[in-house]
Amino acid sequence: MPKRVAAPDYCLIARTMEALGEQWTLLIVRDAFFGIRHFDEFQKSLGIARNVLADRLAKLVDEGVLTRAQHPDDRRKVEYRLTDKGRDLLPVIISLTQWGVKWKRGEGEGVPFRFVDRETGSGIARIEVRSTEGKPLTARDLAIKPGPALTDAIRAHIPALRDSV
Amino acid sequence: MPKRVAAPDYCLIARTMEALGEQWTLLIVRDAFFGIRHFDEFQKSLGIARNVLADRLAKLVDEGVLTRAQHPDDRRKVEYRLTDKGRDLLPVIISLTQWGVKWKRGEGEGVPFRFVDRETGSGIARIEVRSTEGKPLTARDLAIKPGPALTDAIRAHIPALRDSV
DNA sequence: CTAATAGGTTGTCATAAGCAACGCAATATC
DNA sequence: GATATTGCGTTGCTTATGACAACCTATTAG
Repeated sequence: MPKRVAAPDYCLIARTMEALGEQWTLLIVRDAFFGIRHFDEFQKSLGIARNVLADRLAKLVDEGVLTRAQHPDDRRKVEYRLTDKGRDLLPVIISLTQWGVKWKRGEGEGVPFRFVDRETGSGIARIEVRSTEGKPLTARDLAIKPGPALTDAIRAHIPALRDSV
Repeated sequence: MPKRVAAPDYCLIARTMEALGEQWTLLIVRDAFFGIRHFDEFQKSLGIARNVLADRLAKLVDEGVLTRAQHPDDRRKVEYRLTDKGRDLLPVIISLTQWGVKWKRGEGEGVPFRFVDRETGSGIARIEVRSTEGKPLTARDLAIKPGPALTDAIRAHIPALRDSV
């Protein structure tokens, strides 16, 4: 029984992946950020099978990431648009893209297009992880600190928490 | 043939998802950020099937996100550790987590643990997308601008590019 | 009124994931 | 120094999911 991403819903990432982690889902969201709104546009842009696309779009609507609405002028057309919840995925999309640009781009290969500030035309800066005090942090600067919902079961799985109090 | 995320490798996100988009992969990376290093720790933490875990770890090593090394003291043990390329996924992990905290957390539900600055103990600020000039940007502030590698085929798929020059 | 378009649904098949059992080498225990 | 245990997988079997192509329905265009 290949169940959806199973186990540890204690972690918010796991729950996020349950919502977005299926194949194609984030690529559909990316397309939505590019302004794609119609079934066939998604289908052609991605080359995805139509049944899978229908399934993913329905789940994204269900999840509240997209809305589904009939076009007022041509009632054959259905428009899928990002909700606030969907637009909040921008940092996810951008950070994935930036990782791809840094690590998955061929030597001397250009990008096909970029997001820019529509007002000033300037590009997007490298995303940074900062402390609440504004200090830039890398993975090496981090420690794990127990939170209110920490249980013994969870603690048992995370070495960094076993050591701490 | 359920091929790996097919079509559009013109987008760096697509290529990124090819590397990281399989089920479980990002959860394994998350665990690695939590300091998990051994096969059985991943397995117990995630509840993943052992054959699938073996497959994903091998692919992550292949991809250069993790290294695989024998433990010097106990040579039964194999240690999987993040590489620089893996550590560069921190913004991805954090932005996914933050989205989950905002949109997938139950009413009044606490988090089990958090990342903090190991020196000062302070938490992680909300990740922001900024222009190169430092101006915070939301999805509504963005436009798409053609890049050097833009082809007609790509342009045809993106409505926002069809309009532009 | 015939054809084309938009947005799906259905059916079949290959593949990927889940599960349990086994293998095998390196320690630990007696 | 034989036996058990731990750590890291692999193998075989079953089930669920994704790909592909064909079909369906409603709406609009000619």
